[in-house]
Amino acid sequence: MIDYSAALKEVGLRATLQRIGILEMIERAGHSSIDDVYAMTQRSLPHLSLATIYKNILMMTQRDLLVEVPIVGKKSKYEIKKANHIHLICEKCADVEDEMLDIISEETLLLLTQKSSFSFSKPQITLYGICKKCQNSS
Amino acid sequence: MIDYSAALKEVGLRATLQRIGILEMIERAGHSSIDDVYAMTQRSLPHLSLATIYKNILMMTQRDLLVEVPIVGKKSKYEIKKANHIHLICEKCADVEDEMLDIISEETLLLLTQKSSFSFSKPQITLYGICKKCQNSS
DNA sequence: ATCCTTGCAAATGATTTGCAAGAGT
DNA sequence: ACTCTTGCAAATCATTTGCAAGGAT
Repeated sequence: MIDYSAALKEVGLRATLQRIGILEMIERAGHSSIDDVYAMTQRSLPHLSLATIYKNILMMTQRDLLVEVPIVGKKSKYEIKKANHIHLICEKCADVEDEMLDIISEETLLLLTQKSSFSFSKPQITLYGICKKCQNSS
Repeated sequence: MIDYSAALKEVGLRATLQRIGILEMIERAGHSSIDDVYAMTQRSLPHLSLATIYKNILMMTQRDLLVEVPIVGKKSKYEIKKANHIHLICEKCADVEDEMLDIISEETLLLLTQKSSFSFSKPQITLYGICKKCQNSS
Protein backbone atom coordinates (compact mmCIF):
# COMPACT_ATOMS: atom_id res chain seq x y z
CA MET A 1 0.00 0.00 0.00
CA ILE A 2 1.10 3.51 -0.82
CA ASP A 3 2.46 5.70 1.98
CA TYR A 4 -0.19 8.37 1.90
CA SER A 5 1.30 10.28 4.77
CA ALA A 6 4.40 10.96 2.72
CA ALA A 7 2.41 11.60 -0.44
CA LEU A 8 0.33 14.26 1.29
CA LYS A 9 3.38 16.03 2.68
CA GLU A 10 5.00 16.00 -0.71
CA VAL A 11 2.18 18.09 -2.11
CA GLY A 12 2.15 20.42 0.89
CA LEU A 13 -0.79 19.04 2.84
CA ARG A 14 -0.77 17.84 6.44
CA ALA A 15 -1.16 14.13 6.92
CA THR A 16 -4.36 13.98 8.91
CA LEU A 17 -6.17 10.78 9.82
CA GLN A 18 -9.11 11.93 7.77
CA ARG A 19 -7.13 12.47 4.59
CA ILE A 20 -5.31 9.19 4.91
CA GLY A 21 -8.61 7.43 5.57
CA ILE A 22 -10.19 8.96 2.47
CA LEU A 23 -7.27 7.96 0.27
CA GLU A 24 -7.16 4.43 1.62
CA MET A 25 -10.86 3.92 1.03
CA ILE A 26 -10.63 5.20 -2.53
CA GLU A 27 -7.67 2.96 -3.19
CA ARG A 28 -9.51 -0.05 -1.84
CA ALA A 29 -12.67 0.65 -3.83
CA GLY A 30 -10.88 1.67 -7.01
CA HIS A 31 -13.36 4.42 -7.93
CA SER A 32 -15.62 6.23 -5.50
CA SER A 33 -18.10 9.06 -5.49
CA ILE A 34 -18.17 11.57 -2.64
CA ASP A 35 -21.10 9.71 -1.14
CA ASP A 36 -19.33 6.38 -1.47
CA VAL A 37 -16.42 7.78 0.48
CA TYR A 38 -18.74 9.09 3.16
CA ALA A 39 -20.49 5.75 3.50
CA MET A 40 -17.27 3.77 3.54
CA THR A 41 -15.53 5.87 6.16
CA GLN A 42 -18.37 5.93 8.66
CA ARG A 43 -17.14 2.82 10.48
CA SER A 44 -13.52 3.88 10.88
CA LEU A 45 -14.03 7.66 11.16
CA PRO A 46 -17.56 8.18 12.49
CA HIS A 47 -17.17 11.95 12.86
CA LEU A 48 -15.80 12.58 9.38
CA SER A 49 -18.23 15.03 7.85
CA LEU A 50 -19.36 15.40 4.27
CA ALA A 51 -18.05 18.96 4.24
CA THR A 52 -14.57 17.73 5.11
CA ILE A 53 -14.73 15.10 2.39
CA TYR A 54 -15.75 17.72 -0.17
CA LYS A 55 -12.99 20.07 0.88
CA ASN A 56 -10.33 17.39 0.82
CA ILE A 57 -11.30 15.63 -2.37
CA LEU A 58 -11.22 19.00 -4.10
CA MET A 59 -7.80 19.85 -2.66
CA MET A 60 -6.34 16.45 -3.36
CA THR A 61 -7.63 16.54 -6.92
CA GLN A 62 -6.11 19.98 -7.48
CA ARG A 63 -2.81 18.68 -6.17
CA ASP A 64 -2.88 15.61 -8.39
CA LEU A 65 -3.23 12.97 -5.73
CA LEU A 66 -6.67 12.12 -7.08
CA VAL A 67 -8.26 12.16 -10.51
CA GLU A 68 -11.88 13.01 -11.19
CA VAL A 69 -13.74 10.63 -13.47
CA PRO A 70 -16.92 12.32 -14.73
CA ILE A 71 -19.73 9.96 -15.69
CA VAL A 72 -22.62 10.69 -18.04
CA GLY A 73 -25.83 11.13 -16.05
CA LYS A 74 -24.18 10.41 -12.69
CA LYS A 75 -22.00 12.06 -10.12
CA SER A 76 -18.25 11.97 -10.68
CA LYS A 77 -16.09 9.30 -9.13
CA TYR A 78 -12.52 9.73 -7.96
CA GLU A 79 -9.51 7.46 -8.17
CA ILE A 80 -5.92 7.53 -6.97
CA LYS A 81 -3.74 9.13 -9.63
CA LYS A 82 -1.71 6.53 -11.41
CA ALA A 83 -0.31 5.70 -14.86
CA ASN A 84 -2.52 6.63 -17.78
CA HIS A 85 -5.29 4.20 -18.59
CA ILE A 86 -8.80 4.23 -19.90
CA HIS A 87 -12.13 3.71 -18.17
CA LEU A 88 -14.84 1.24 -18.97
CA ILE A 89 -18.08 2.38 -17.39
CA CYS A 90 -21.14 0.19 -17.02
CA GLU A 91 -24.29 2.06 -17.98
CA LYS A 92 -26.33 -0.12 -15.70
CA CYS A 93 -24.45 -0.35 -12.41
CA ALA A 94 -22.06 2.58 -13.04
CA ASP A 95 -19.06 0.50 -12.03
CA VAL A 96 -15.78 1.71 -13.43
CA GLU A 97 -13.06 -0.66 -14.62
CA ASP A 98 -9.53 0.36 -15.50
CA GLU A 99 -7.98 -0.87 -18.70
CA MET A 100 -4.27 -0.39 -19.35
CA LEU A 101 -4.38 -1.03 -23.08
CA ASP A 102 -2.78 1.87 -24.90
CA ILE A 103 -5.39 3.07 -27.31
CA ILE A 104 -4.06 6.25 -28.85
CA SER A 105 -0.75 6.00 -30.64
CA GLU A 106 1.90 8.68 -30.37
CA GLU A 107 1.53 9.45 -34.08
CA THR A 108 -2.20 9.98 -33.74
CA LEU A 109 -1.71 12.33 -30.85
CA LEU A 110 0.92 14.26 -32.77
CA LEU A 111 -1.35 14.50 -35.79
CA LEU A 112 -4.14 15.79 -33.61
CA THR A 113 -1.92 18.36 -31.98
CA GLN A 114 -0.97 19.80 -35.34
CA LYS A 115 -4.49 19.69 -36.66
CA SER A 116 -6.13 21.37 -33.68
CA SER A 117 -3.33 23.49 -32.26
CA PHE A 118 -4.34 22.37 -28.81
CA SER A 119 -1.55 21.71 -26.34
CA PHE A 120 -2.72 18.52 -24.70
CA SER A 121 -2.38 17.45 -21.16
CA LYS A 122 -4.36 14.45 -20.01
CA PRO A 123 -6.51 12.24 -22.20
CA GLN A 124 -9.73 10.98 -20.63
CA ILE A 125 -10.88 7.99 -22.57
CA THR A 126 -14.08 6.38 -21.51
CA LEU A 127 -16.04 3.61 -23.12
CA TYR A 128 -19.61 3.06 -22.04
CA GLY A 129 -21.26 -0.32 -22.19
CA ILE A 130 -22.67 -3.13 -20.09
CA CYS A 131 -20.30 -5.03 -17.85
CA LYS A 132 -20.14 -8.81 -17.61
CA LYS A 133 -22.04 -8.97 -14.33
CA CYS A 134 -24.96 -6.89 -15.62
CA GLN A 135 -25.09 -8.78 -18.91
CA ASN A 136 -25.61 -12.00 -16.99
CA SER A 137 -28.17 -10.67 -14.55
CA SER A 138 -30.54 -9.33 -17.21
CA MET B 1 -30.57 23.54 -40.46
CA ILE B 2 -32.14 20.37 -39.15
CA ASP B 3 -35.92 20.11 -39.01
CA TYR B 4 -36.28 19.80 -35.28
CA SER B 5 -40.03 19.68 -35.40
CA ALA B 6 -39.88 16.42 -37.31
CA ALA B 7 -37.01 15.10 -35.22
CA LEU B 8 -39.00 15.65 -32.04
CA LYS B 9 -42.07 13.89 -33.38
CA GLU B 10 -39.96 10.97 -34.49
CA VAL B 11 -38.94 10.30 -30.94
CA GLY B 12 -42.47 10.78 -29.63
CA LEU B 13 -42.26 14.32 -28.28
CA ARG B 14 -44.49 17.22 -29.20
CA ALA B 15 -42.83 19.94 -31.22
CA THR B 16 -43.16 22.90 -28.90
CA LEU B 17 -41.63 26.30 -29.50
CA GLN B 18 -39.58 25.83 -26.35
CA ARG B 19 -38.04 22.54 -27.44
CA ILE B 20 -37.25 23.79 -30.90
CA GLY B 21 -35.70 26.91 -29.43
CA ILE B 22 -33.50 24.89 -27.11
CA LEU B 23 -32.29 22.63 -29.90
CA GLU B 24 -31.58 25.53 -32.22
CA MET B 25 -29.55 27.34 -29.59
CA ILE B 26 -27.51 24.26 -28.81
CA GLU B 27 -26.88 23.69 -32.49
CA ARG B 28 -25.75 27.25 -32.97
CA ALA B 29 -23.44 27.23 -29.96
CA GLY B 30 -22.11 23.74 -30.56
CA HIS B 31 -21.91 22.77 -26.91
CA SER B 32 -23.93 24.35 -24.12
CA SER B 33 -24.51 23.90 -20.43
CA ILE B 34 -27.99 24.22 -18.97
CA ASP B 35 -27.18 27.75 -17.87
CA ASP B 36 -25.84 28.63 -21.30
CA VAL B 37 -29.12 27.53 -22.85
CA TYR B 38 -31.07 29.58 -20.34
CA ALA B 39 -29.00 32.69 -21.03
CA MET B 40 -29.15 32.24 -24.79
CA THR B 41 -32.91 31.75 -25.00
CA GLN B 42 -33.89 34.70 -22.85
CA ARG B 43 -34.17 37.04 -25.80
CA SER B 44 -36.31 34.82 -28.03
CA LEU B 45 -38.28 33.01 -25.32
CA PRO B 46 -38.35 35.31 -22.29
CA HIS B 47 -40.70 33.08 -20.29
CA LEU B 48 -38.79 29.87 -20.82
CA SER B 49 -37.97 28.69 -17.33
CA LEU B 50 -34.96 26.85 -16.03
CA ALA B 51 -37.21 24.03 -14.85
CA THR B 52 -38.48 23.51 -18.38
CA ILE B 53 -34.97 23.49 -19.72
CA TYR B 54 -33.94 20.87 -17.18
CA LYS B 55 -36.94 18.69 -17.96
CA ASN B 56 -36.45 18.90 -21.69
CA ILE B 57 -32.73 18.47 -21.86
CA LEU B 58 -33.12 15.36 -19.76
CA MET B 59 -35.88 13.97 -22.00
CA MET B 60 -34.12 14.83 -25.22
CA THR B 61 -30.92 13.24 -23.98
CA GLN B 62 -32.76 10.06 -23.01
CA ARG B 63 -34.30 9.95 -26.47
CA ASP B 64 -30.95 10.47 -28.19
CA LEU B 65 -31.58 13.87 -29.68
CA LEU B 66 -28.87 15.29 -27.43
CA VAL B 67 -25.64 13.95 -26.00
CA GLU B 68 -24.27 14.87 -22.59
CA VAL B 69 -20.59 15.82 -22.49
CA PRO B 70 -19.34 15.66 -18.90
CA ILE B 71 -16.40 17.89 -18.10
CA VAL B 72 -13.90 17.50 -15.28
CA GLY B 73 -14.55 20.09 -12.59
CA LYS B 74 -17.41 21.75 -14.45
CA LYS B 75 -21.04 21.24 -15.29
CA SER B 76 -21.87 19.04 -18.26
CA LYS B 77 -22.49 20.49 -21.69
CA TYR B 78 -24.89 19.15 -24.28
CA GLU B 79 -24.63 18.85 -28.04
CA ILE B 80 -26.88 17.73 -30.86
CA LYS B 81 -26.37 14.02 -31.44
CA LYS B 82 -24.37 13.43 -34.58
CA ALA B 83 -21.76 11.07 -36.00
CA ASN B 84 -19.15 9.84 -33.55
CA HIS B 85 -16.30 12.17 -32.85
CA ILE B 86 -14.05 13.15 -30.01
CA HIS B 87 -13.96 16.22 -27.81
CA LEU B 88 -11.11 18.58 -27.15
CA ILE B 89 -11.78 20.53 -24.00
CA CYS B 90 -9.87 23.62 -22.97
CA GLU B 91 -8.96 23.53 -19.30
CA LYS B 92 -8.91 27.29 -19.17
CA CYS B 93 -12.06 28.49 -20.93
CA ALA B 94 -13.91 25.14 -20.96
CA ASP B 95 -14.68 25.48 -24.64
CA VAL B 96 -15.35 22.22 -26.40
CA GLU B 97 -14.19 21.52 -29.95
CA ASP B 98 -15.24 18.55 -32.04
CA GLU B 99 -12.66 16.51 -33.86
CA MET B 100 -13.72 13.93 -36.43
CA LEU B 101 -10.41 12.08 -36.58
CA ASP B 102 -11.04 8.41 -35.92
CA ILE B 103 -8.84 7.55 -33.05
CA ILE B 104 -9.70 4.01 -32.05
CA SER B 105 -9.36 1.37 -34.73
CA GLU B 106 -11.88 -1.42 -35.15
CA GLU B 107 -9.24 -3.98 -34.19
CA THR B 108 -8.45 -2.20 -30.97
CA LEU B 109 -12.09 -2.08 -30.05
CA LEU B 110 -12.50 -5.78 -30.80
CA LEU B 111 -9.45 -6.63 -28.75
CA LEU B 112 -10.84 -4.61 -25.87
CA THR B 113 -14.22 -6.27 -26.09
CA GLN B 114 -12.65 -9.69 -25.80
CA LYS B 115 -10.31 -8.66 -23.02
CA SER B 116 -12.91 -6.98 -20.86
CA SER B 117 -16.11 -8.81 -21.80
CA PHE B 118 -17.88 -5.47 -21.86
CA SER B 119 -20.45 -4.97 -24.58
CA PHE B 120 -19.69 -1.46 -25.71
CA SER B 121 -22.07 1.22 -26.80
CA LYS B 122 -20.75 4.72 -27.15
CA PRO B 123 -17.15 5.77 -26.71
CA GLN B 124 -16.57 9.13 -25.07
CA ILE B 125 -13.14 10.31 -25.92
CA THR B 126 -12.01 13.54 -24.45
CA LEU B 127 -8.65 15.20 -24.56
CA TYR B 128 -7.93 18.03 -22.15
CA GLY B 129 -5.52 20.80 -22.95
CA ILE B 130 -5.24 24.48 -23.69
CA CYS B 131 -6.86 25.81 -26.82
CA LYS B 132 -5.20 28.13 -29.29
CA LYS B 133 -7.00 31.22 -28.07
CA CYS B 134 -6.03 30.68 -24.43
CA GLN B 135 -2.43 29.84 -25.34
CA ASN B 136 -2.12 33.22 -27.02
CA SER B 137 -3.79 35.23 -24.30
CA SER B 138 -1.53 34.04 -21.47
C1' DA C 1 -61.46 17.09 -27.01
C1' DT C 2 -57.71 15.07 -25.24
C1' DC C 3 -53.43 14.69 -23.33
C1' DC C 4 -48.82 16.68 -23.05
C1' DT C 5 -46.21 20.55 -21.75
C1' DT C 6 -45.21 24.84 -19.59
C1' DG C 7 -44.17 28.10 -15.94
C1' DC C 8 -44.26 29.25 -11.53
C1' DA C 9 -43.32 28.36 -6.72
C1' DA C 10 -41.99 25.26 -3.41
C1' DA C 11 -39.34 21.21 -2.06
C1' DT C 12 -35.42 18.70 -2.17
C1' DG C 13 -30.62 17.67 -2.86
C1' DA C 14 -25.76 18.99 -3.52
C1' DT C 15 -21.98 21.80 -2.45
C1' DT C 16 -19.72 25.63 -0.09
C1' DT C 17 -18.70 28.70 3.63
C1' DG C 18 -17.67 30.63 8.37
C1' DC C 19 -15.82 29.92 12.46
C1' DA C 20 -14.56 28.03 17.08
C1' DA C 21 -12.27 23.92 18.84
C1' DG C 22 -8.80 20.40 17.98
C1' DA C 23 -4.81 18.19 15.66
C1' DG C 24 -0.32 18.21 13.03
C1' DT C 25 4.21 20.04 12.51
C1' DA D 1 3.56 27.77 19.68
C1' DC D 2 1.95 28.21 15.39
C1' DT D 3 -0.88 27.27 11.69
C1' DC D 4 -3.78 24.18 9.18
C1' DT D 5 -7.70 21.34 9.47
C1' DT D 6 -11.93 19.59 11.24
C1' DG D 7 -16.84 19.40 12.26
C1' DC D 8 -20.87 21.48 12.82
C1' DA D 9 -24.49 24.59 11.30
C1' DA D 10 -25.98 27.81 8.13
C1' DA D 11 -25.87 29.65 3.55
C1' DT D 12 -25.88 29.06 -1.10
C1' DC D 13 -26.46 26.88 -5.42
C1' DA D 14 -28.43 23.12 -8.40
C1' DT D 15 -32.05 20.22 -9.63
C1' DT D 16 -36.62 18.22 -9.19
C1' DT D 17 -41.48 18.16 -8.29
C1' DG D 18 -46.54 19.41 -8.12
C1' DC D 19 -50.05 21.45 -10.22
C1' DA D 20 -53.18 24.79 -12.61
C1' DA D 21 -53.35 27.10 -17.08
C1' DG D 22 -52.10 26.97 -21.93
C1' DG D 23 -50.67 24.66 -26.27
C1' DA D 24 -50.11 20.72 -29.61
C1' DT D 25 -52.19 17.05 -32.01
